[in-house]
Amino acid sequence: MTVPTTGRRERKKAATRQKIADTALRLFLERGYDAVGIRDVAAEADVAVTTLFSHFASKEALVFEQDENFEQRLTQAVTGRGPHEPLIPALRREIQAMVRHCTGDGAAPIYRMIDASRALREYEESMRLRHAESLATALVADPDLPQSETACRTIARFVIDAYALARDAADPDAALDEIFHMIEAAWEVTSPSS
Amino acid sequence: MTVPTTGRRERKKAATRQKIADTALRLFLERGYDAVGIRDVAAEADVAVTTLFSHFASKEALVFEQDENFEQRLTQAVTGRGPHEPLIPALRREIQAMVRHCTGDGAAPIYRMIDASRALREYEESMRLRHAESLATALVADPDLPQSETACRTIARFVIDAYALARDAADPDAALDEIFHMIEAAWEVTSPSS
DNA sequence: TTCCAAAACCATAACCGTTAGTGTTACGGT
DNA sequence: ACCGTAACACTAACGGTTATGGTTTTGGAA
Repeated sequence: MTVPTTGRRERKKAATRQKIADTALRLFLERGYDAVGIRDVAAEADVAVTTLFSHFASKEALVFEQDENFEQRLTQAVTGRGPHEPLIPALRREIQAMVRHCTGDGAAPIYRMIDASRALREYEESMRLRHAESLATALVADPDLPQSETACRTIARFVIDAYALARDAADPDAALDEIFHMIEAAWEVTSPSS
Repeated sequence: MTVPTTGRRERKKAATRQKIADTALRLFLERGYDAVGIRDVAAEADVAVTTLFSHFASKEALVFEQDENFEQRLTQAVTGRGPHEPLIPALRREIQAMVRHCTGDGAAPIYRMIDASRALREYEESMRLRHAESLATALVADPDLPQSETACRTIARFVIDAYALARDAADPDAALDEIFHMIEAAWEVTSPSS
């Protein structure tokens, strides 16, 4: 019965969440991630610490609030592609869009902050690992791909590597070209499993 | 000039370190990693908490005490290979040895414990990232490899992926065969950079 | 041999992210 | 109008980690 977005309560909840995220990002950019404590964020957003943690699982999650849909976009690039559309170019397109989003001017200060904090870098990497795993699951489940499970899992990790490598490269577009050329070659030598 | 392993002081320090590591591993295996606190380990090893942290950077580091030389072994597999020995098989041999070490009977309880703890799994992954970076540095610096920097960095990550994937696979040896076949293909399509 | 600087170690207390326990308020459905 | 519960609050704690400041041990020089 698809609850029809009931109303005030959910709006208030979303507002609280947004207020926390906005406050956190502002403070982090002003004073630096490590120099701002959870208690600072909670006080400034005028909520209790426990409330903050009921909206966000960890301090790091405050920073990656929006990027949580990367996971969906990747799996959709697999499941939602045309009937006979080849896999690798579809993944390549999606990764390229993600890289461009991160290296764009709007997100630049945020990613500078991430690079400056060890905790944030490690969190991002473990996020990527989750993405790789869900991508792997999608690949293994795809009936159009006769490759072995190992081959699918491998390609999933390679694709996530491409994102990480391109983001750090001097010329992200050129790096992505080169890396996906390698991925394509790796994919082509795989053989059907059964 | 190159202090010749001075003597008692260093021996005592090493003994303290070993005692801490042994005690920690014993307690972790007995009661479970998450059920043992740093203060427990310190008390049982009869040292102060601050002393423990002067030997180990974190609680997780207590578990991976010995495996810190993985990094050296990988870079040595690159720098120490024969004059015209091809790169990928050399790396493959080293990764295979590492995987066999981890999946061997002796290390089994430890790796079961690691898999059971989120904190340990994440720590191991960030360790691997470090390994990938130092391997990448070694590859970029090797004059026998005319490939581009991007290609070298990419292969470094792929090789570390191979380790992670094979370790989790049902049949590690077969998985390693398959993954390195893919890596070989990726490597062969790279072209000299300049 | 005696003495010194540094290294190793210790005890205490605190900091910070995170969680448990226990209410209180405000909303939505009946 | 009323009840169940979702959202929030407050306090206190837990556990990893670090700062502070002091004590012992050690290697080497005077």
